[in-house]
Amino acid sequence: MKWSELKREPCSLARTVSVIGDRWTLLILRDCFLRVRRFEEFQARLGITRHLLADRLRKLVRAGVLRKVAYQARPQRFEYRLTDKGLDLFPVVLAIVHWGDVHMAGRRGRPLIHEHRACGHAFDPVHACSVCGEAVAARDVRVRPGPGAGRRGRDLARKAAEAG
Amino acid sequence: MKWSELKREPCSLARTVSVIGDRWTLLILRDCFLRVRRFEEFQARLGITRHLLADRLRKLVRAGVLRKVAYQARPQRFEYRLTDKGLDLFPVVLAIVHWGDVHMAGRRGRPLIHEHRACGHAFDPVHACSVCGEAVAARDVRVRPGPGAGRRGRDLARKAAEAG
DNA sequence: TTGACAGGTTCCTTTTTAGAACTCAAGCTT
DNA sequence: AAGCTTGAGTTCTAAAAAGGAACCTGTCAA
Repeated sequence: MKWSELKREPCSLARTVSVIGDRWTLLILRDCFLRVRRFEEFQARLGITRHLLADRLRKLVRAGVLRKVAYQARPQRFEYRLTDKGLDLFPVVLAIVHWGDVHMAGRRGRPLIHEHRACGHAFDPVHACSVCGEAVAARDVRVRPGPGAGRRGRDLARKAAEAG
Repeated sequence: MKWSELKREPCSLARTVSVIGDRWTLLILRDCFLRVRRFEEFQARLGITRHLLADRLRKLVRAGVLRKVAYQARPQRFEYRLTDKGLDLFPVVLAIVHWGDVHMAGRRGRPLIHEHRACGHAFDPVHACSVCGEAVAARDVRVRPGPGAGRRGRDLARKAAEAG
């Protein structure tokens, strides 16, 4: 399977992965959420080659995750900012960071602390059910095929249902 | 920066990405959560080359995300199962799937529906603050350096604080 | 003894990535 | 006005990773 085929798979994970499923893209997104916006700044922070950076930024703009905003004319210069679609990736980034905090932190502890402005406390993200509000873990979830399911999705959902 | 350096970065996202930040790995994990467990089954479903599949499974086992469990002796055969550390990746997978459901679904709608066993309803994942329980979005969060921060982390947190 | 099955490994080709140098346009400096 | 600097890239070559197909290894069953 190639990158280009991935976005046509009847699977929301595969389609998302076609946009962000690459190590540089995830690191670029991390920096976007930390308010890094300019080509040179990404390049200096990440140590990514300029070629790949240009490519990844282009792809993220095409995917509607970032937009190019001119911050000066003559010479025209742009910065890259998250769109609303891009901001919606925050839960993904937060979930990834949290797993790293729990399972990959060194003895000195976590590198960054997230503070919830509304309540003023350092927090961990909790993943809850939109209906009942309770926390949800892997074993609390059953899947079934939705309207956009392909054959493979139906097979899997059946299999998963059988397995319990 | 190379894969091998990534896991030593003082950043929980980078460290997590060193384990799961690759498109095949994410697709393999998706299937793990859908109860796919055997080499041949992964290979048939994903269309991944056998070479890469063997490599990725090996890496996931080394990272403690999967474990190899013998399901028969003579000839000895193994299956790959999520460890507790692997099950903890569920929020990551769910967040990725949800973004795809919202932003990448075709006109027919989402391919899979997630049902919360406890309350019996189809749900979307909501990302809440562990302290006050309210939903958390990107703009509700402030970051500051934690005990494991390096120089770069401190710089960024300062910058982010200045920017508001 | 031949074939099938599960789970890999080997070998070779094509694509990506890394790393460094180069371009280009517009200011700024002396 | 000649030369240096800055931001945002592009071009080049070498090295690494991925793709594809065939092969290997135990064990059982016909």
